[in-house]
Amino acid sequence: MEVQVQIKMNEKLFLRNPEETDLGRKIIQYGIQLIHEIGFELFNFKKLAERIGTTEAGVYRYFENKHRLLIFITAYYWSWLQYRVIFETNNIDSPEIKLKKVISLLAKTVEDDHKTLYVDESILHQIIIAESSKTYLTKNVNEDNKELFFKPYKDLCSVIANIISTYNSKYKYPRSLATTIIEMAQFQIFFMNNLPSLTDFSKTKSELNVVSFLEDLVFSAIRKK
Amino acid sequence: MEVQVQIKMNEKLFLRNPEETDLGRKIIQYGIQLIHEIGFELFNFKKLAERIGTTEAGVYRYFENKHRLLIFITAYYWSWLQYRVIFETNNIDSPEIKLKKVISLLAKTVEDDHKTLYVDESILHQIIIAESSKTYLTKNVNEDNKELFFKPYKDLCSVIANIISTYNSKYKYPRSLATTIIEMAQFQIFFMNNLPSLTDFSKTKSELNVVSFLEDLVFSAIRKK
DNA sequence: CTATGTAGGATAGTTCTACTATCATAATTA
DNA sequence: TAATTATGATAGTAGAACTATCCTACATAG
Repeated sequence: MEVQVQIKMNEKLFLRNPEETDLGRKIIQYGIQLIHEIGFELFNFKKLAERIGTTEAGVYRYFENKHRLLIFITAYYWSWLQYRVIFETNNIDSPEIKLKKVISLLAKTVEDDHKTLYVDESILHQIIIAESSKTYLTKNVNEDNKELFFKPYKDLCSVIANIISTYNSKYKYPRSLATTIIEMAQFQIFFMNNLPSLTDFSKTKSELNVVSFLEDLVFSAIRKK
Repeated sequence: MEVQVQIKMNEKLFLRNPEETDLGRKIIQYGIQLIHEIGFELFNFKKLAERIGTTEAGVYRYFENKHRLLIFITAYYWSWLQYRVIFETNNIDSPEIKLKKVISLLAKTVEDDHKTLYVDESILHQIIIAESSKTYLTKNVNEDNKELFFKPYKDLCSVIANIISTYNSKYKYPRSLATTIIEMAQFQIFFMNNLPSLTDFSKTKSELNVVSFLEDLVFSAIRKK
């Protein structure tokens, strides 16, 4: 059985739906590739157009600017991750096992999910680590937030916070702990690979260490006292 | 008694030492102000020059580009914070009290330190929250790291990690926990003010909540079991 | 079979950003 | 007094970040 997952994206993120046309899908596919290669600062629509074999104006027909494209890509990633979290924790009763699954999904490099056709999730994960906080660390957060651009991230946070509360309903900071897990999964991997002395994983450089650290952190915090 | 604190900065961060001249100090002072006002993305040397009453070329004599200026400013902040941490935890034996001091210093809005003449640390803290991760989330991390641009951050991390290890020498992740405290002090404040549903502090919006959250998180993690 | 709409290629142009270069001058220091 | 340094004044360039216009191929609706 071949299943395809379609993620419904916020329509205000684009001018024309990139998932409906060939060029649109190329913009997503090669956009991810190019941002990964040269980083978001050096990335622009002219370079992307060259890579795809279209024109700059062609890309602008789909996205207002590169910042919107980055938000689109990260929103896609968080939606997809939430789907995986719900899928993988389905039918599991123990909130402990659920939380471990979540941490694992957050911190381990994913393999390309072939259920999604033109998105390579393993590269996407790398982009999320290095670029995703740039989506909201701007003077535009409030307006972008009003447009619900960060809803997928918030929804994922909610899902995780709910598992935390199921584990221990008395724990006072389920949401803040959820964002801590999400953000630290990314930051610890980034630090491990780029500024290793900021972590305790410089020897092995394995994501499994990040998983252990996060599990220890989370379960110490929410253990019933 | 009037004391002045001078922080020795990495010389590779600037072309001409901004702390030695009038114009240089203005670049720092008004640079901080302007980045705070319009955000790092919209900030540029032309606008800064206008604000100061000099020319664009004048600013470029001190800093290669705006990214270097941001690194300078954040390096300054972390150095100053490390100084405060060491000063405020001096003569305290209890690592527990030390850690609480650290968390408090990290998460509470500082008042302007008048020991530093032209730097307004209360504004600086706001910049750190919204802009500091942009210093290392680039394709240049490795080179910038080789130039020791992130040393002040790493040193602060070491100081905190040492306190953690003094509290519990068996705890396996002192450095990662230290970066978690530092980063989460910033992110939780940012989220609280801009994307409040990602935190548990949307009602009160007080930094004291962040302090409580971090204390709970840290001491749960390092408590001897 | 024609009219209409849509996707997208081709080209050009604008304003702003991120610099670099040169020259002149005032103040400082040797 | 000469040399150095700081900085002001001015100009110029390459690239980024768009916007606009025109044209054509193709699908589809009537």
